[in-house]
Amino acid sequence: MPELPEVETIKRGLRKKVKGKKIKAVKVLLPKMVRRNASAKEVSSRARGKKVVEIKRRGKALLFILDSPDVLIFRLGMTGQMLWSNPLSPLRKDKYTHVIINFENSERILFRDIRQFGEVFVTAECVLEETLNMGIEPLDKDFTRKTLAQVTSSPMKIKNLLMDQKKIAGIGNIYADEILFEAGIHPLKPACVLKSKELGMLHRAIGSILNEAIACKGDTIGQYRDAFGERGQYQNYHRVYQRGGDPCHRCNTPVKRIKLSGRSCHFCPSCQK
DNA sequence: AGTACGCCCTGGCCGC
DNA sequence: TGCGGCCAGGGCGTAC
Repeated sequence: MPELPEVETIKRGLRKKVKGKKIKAVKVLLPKMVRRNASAKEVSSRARGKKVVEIKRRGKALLFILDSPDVLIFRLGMTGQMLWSNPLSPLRKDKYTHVIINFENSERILFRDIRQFGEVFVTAECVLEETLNMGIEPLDKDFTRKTLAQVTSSPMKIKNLLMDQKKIAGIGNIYADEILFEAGIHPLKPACVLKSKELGMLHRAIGSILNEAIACKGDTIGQYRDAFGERGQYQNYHRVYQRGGDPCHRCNTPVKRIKLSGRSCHFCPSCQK
């Protein structure tokens, strides 16, 4: 499931290939993947003939900045993939390929999404931030201990807060569990009771876990692949995620698995207080 | 404002 | 072999 490290990996791969290239056409094969206020026709017409001046990431969203006032945005949901397709090989689309970006030099990007939880849309760059409505970027320089302290002044359970995209952008279920283990913080703890030392541990863990996962090129427990169809490696380094019942790497206590807001949640009941 | 829950959706897995 | 039932969960909408 593409979270920040996976989308960052895809972004870096696609940037090398299509930055500066001109879009010939955007074909939307499954119109329902276009949500918000734009129609499939609108997405195609606003992207056609535009050059991709930059590819960025905001939280879990992938942004194609066009040489127009617009940005073409993909959210990958649970099973979304953005696959670069070599212009020299035949087009390999299947029933899960919902959008195709064709470039003038015959390169293409295929948006595949088995479970159709992803979406594509276009918006003007000047209203991008208010459209996305996301919180702070956890790998930005201005994500300091102080800004973390500001967003954690809430009675929400700390795990729910970490996954709240309006508070911090890009963290999903896997990395929330891993970050909280690394920080030694219990997932059900109300955010606002965290002490200064715990906030320091949390701040440090957010940076170290996300950067470690980016270095692994993401986490492939299911459908995730990078822009070139390659798997990530972070799944080999899970501390707690999907390790319910297995011994904690630090203290051998069995990792606990509970349900939290309908999601699975893994933690060490001994290391995380 | 927070939380709980249903919805969207499909492949994979389990039990019979 | 096949089929029903359940599970995974990001983000959104709704009810409390």
